[in-house]
Amino acid sequence: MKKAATDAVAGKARQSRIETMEAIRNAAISEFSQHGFAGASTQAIAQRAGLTKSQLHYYIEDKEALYAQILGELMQTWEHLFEFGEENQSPSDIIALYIQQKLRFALKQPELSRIFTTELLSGGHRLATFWPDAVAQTNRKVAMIEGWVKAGELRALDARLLIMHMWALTQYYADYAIQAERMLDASLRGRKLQQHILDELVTFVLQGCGLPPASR
Amino acid sequence: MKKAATDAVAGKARQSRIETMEAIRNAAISEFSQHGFAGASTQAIAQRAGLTKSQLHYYIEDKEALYAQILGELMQTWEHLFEFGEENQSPSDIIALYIQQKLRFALKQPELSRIFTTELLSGGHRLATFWPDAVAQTNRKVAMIEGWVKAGELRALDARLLIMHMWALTQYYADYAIQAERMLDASLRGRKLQQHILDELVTFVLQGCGLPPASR
Amino acid sequence: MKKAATDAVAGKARQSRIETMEAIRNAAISEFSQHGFAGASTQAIAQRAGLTKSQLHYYIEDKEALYAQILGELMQTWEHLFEFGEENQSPSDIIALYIQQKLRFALKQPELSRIFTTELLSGGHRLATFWPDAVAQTNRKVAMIEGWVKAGELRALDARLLIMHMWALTQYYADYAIQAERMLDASLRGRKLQQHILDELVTFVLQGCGLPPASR
Amino acid sequence: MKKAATDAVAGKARQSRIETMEAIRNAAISEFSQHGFAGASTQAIAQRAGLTKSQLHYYIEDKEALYAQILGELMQTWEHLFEFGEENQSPSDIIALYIQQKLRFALKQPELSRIFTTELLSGGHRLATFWPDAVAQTNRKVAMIEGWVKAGELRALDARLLIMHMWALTQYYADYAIQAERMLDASLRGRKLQQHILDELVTFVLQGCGLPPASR
DNA sequence: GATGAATGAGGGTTCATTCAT
DNA sequence: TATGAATGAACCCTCATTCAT
Repeated sequence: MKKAATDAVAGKARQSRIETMEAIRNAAISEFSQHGFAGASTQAIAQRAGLTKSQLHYYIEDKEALYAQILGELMQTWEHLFEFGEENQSPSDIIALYIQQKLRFALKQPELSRIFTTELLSGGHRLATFWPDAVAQTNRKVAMIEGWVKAGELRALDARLLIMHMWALTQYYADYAIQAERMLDASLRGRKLQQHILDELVTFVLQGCGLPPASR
Repeated sequence: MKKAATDAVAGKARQSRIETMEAIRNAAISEFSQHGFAGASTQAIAQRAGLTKSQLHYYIEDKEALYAQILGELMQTWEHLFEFGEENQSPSDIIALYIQQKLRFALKQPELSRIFTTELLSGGHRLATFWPDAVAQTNRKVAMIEGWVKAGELRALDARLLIMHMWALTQYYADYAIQAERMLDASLRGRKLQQHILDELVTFVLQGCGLPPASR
Repeated sequence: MKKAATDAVAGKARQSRIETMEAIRNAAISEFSQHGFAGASTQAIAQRAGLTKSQLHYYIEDKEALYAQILGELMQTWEHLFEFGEENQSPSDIIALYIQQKLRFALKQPELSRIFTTELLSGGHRLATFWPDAVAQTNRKVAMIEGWVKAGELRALDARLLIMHMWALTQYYADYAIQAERMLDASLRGRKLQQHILDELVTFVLQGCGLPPASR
Repeated sequence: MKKAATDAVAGKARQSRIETMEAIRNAAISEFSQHGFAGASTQAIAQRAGLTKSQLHYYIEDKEALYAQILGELMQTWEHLFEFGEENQSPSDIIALYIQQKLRFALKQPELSRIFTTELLSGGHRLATFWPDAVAQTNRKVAMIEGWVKAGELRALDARLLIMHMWALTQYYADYAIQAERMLDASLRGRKLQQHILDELVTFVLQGCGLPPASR
């Protein structure tokens, strides 16, 4: 009872290996982000990718491996993307840039972003490998912020909490997109709305830290 | 097949119906919050509650019904708990109180709080009934905040986004408790840490809005 | 999760043992006639009788025993009721009376009548005890009919088949009541329709046998 | 858990899809006709077909779908098979042919025929779709018969009842095959017995209607 | 590369029945 | 008598995966 080829690429005839892998990746991201690792089914992933279960298992090793790969890529991307800027920038600019990057990613790839959340909710065991680097990165950020505070550029505050709060404010737009759209009665895909959110967010955070506006 | 009576209440012999229902509720909250509706298994819930699957189904109607009940109770609790205070309070006090209530709940019942998140992540279909009230409540809050802005008590800002951001900042401590504990290298259960977080959060938000400190 | 007392006798307070047994009997007849022995559930029977499953098992020994009792009573009733009349009656009268009795029973107690059918459909193993008597009774009827044939009162025909056909024609109104009602676009409960069916049936059979009309 | 490959096709190794589907169909017909939809178990069907339950579910979608398919095919077959003949045939020939067709089917495929009966006994809900056509077909027959009555070719009788009675007389040989074999003390498979039954039946009905013998 | 088939465990749920109270 | 609880098997069905072709 095959149930494939109904979604994405039905009837498209022969696909290249790369295209197929891409389709699987996207399907997996959707399913995992909706139902978490335990709740996602390979059947559903296969279907979304336009494959049969048999075909899917030809391309992947394991449900676990597929998940691990996606999660790993996400963590790596995030690590590179969310590093604080160079020392010669102003605190306001660094923070504004961080928020912009983080928010942009959440809005552009909400499903992928949510996978981190479902993983954490389900215990985060599969993140074990990534914690050391994440903590190190946070420590670097903390050091930088505390430097600003010592230099009097920032009011006295808990740097670690500030980082977490910026994270929370931006990640919100991925995890709670549904809620946000209900409350705003609008789709988060709109360019103008996205800019508005960014502006409000940056202003809010900078003022919350006692910082002047960013340079642009 | 017998895999019960190993966890919570092992060997306790004979429990009252109320105690059993309580055990089931707690077990269900844990499992649902970890794996979402689809990923949670009645087997695991039963085991956690110290019951067999058959026994569990003596007490509940359905997996779906069990979930619905928990979700429903949560939504009702939240609606009552997170209403803004009376008009005769100052904006700072109202906001500070809201943050306090929301944060306290997230820290005291993180698993229950997370159920809302998993539900939303998996599409939020089972929240359909609750949206109208939630939107109405948000509208009331928006109206209040916009009143403050008009009265010059608050800087000009998007009231709706402010509400969502406060929500994000507090909910964070439930959803990302694991991440937070890693970053802080401390348990969120500590009284003193909780107070510290609250203080930082309130200060951050009030300042972000351009409001004076709350009265206590 | 009790599910009793919703149907028949809800809230009626205390019932006598006899009334309860009666309720169980009726419930069982309904369920068994609809779903057969295998398909009927004690849960459904209990519910229909306004009892819990526990209560039901207080009154009955077994699902099997309950079924056996009902089936046994039916067979006994039928054996007495469908015996051919005395020798001094005319063939036409005997046949007309038999058809009348059989039809009346089918129309008055269709559910009970159908239990025989479901039993037969499912293999008839539980009828083993009753076959000898049934065959004997048939033999008596056959002998009688063949007597009539020999006496020239009836055209030459297969007596055994005639008996089976009369059986089929009357049992039809129990087994296929639903079909009949669809085709007639009327309820079989109507007195006038019942008389009409009886008249048509008797005429049809008597003429089919080459017999004169019955005396009344 | 392995209980397969013991019945029908044991050891046959590798079967084609078509053969397997055929085996499933036959197994399902047997089980459904014996126990009805509710009482039949997929386990039993699988076993009869020489499959495991898992294998069975590879080939079918659902218990319900399997049942629906069989029932649907039956209804379609019947509709085509039991239409009355052309107008230029004599009433006797048309009736004789109808009885022949219906009886032949009942004797050749008693289990399949019985599925209609169990369905009706259990409420007939799954026949909803088929009633309109069935009623229409009956109406066509009624019109034809009433034409004969008006033309004086047939004695005055209730055409609708006549149709139902012919139906009852023939269906009997499927539903009550077990009873019939007991009473006749012979298997209904015998060619000669089948012909004898047909002859008796046709004579009985034609005479019951006051019609002359059929032309062959 | 791709497909049909198989596999065994486990999914949620209901079954008939029994046991204490 | 009645009731709440328990029991273990069986219900229909889906799971992730493997194996031949």
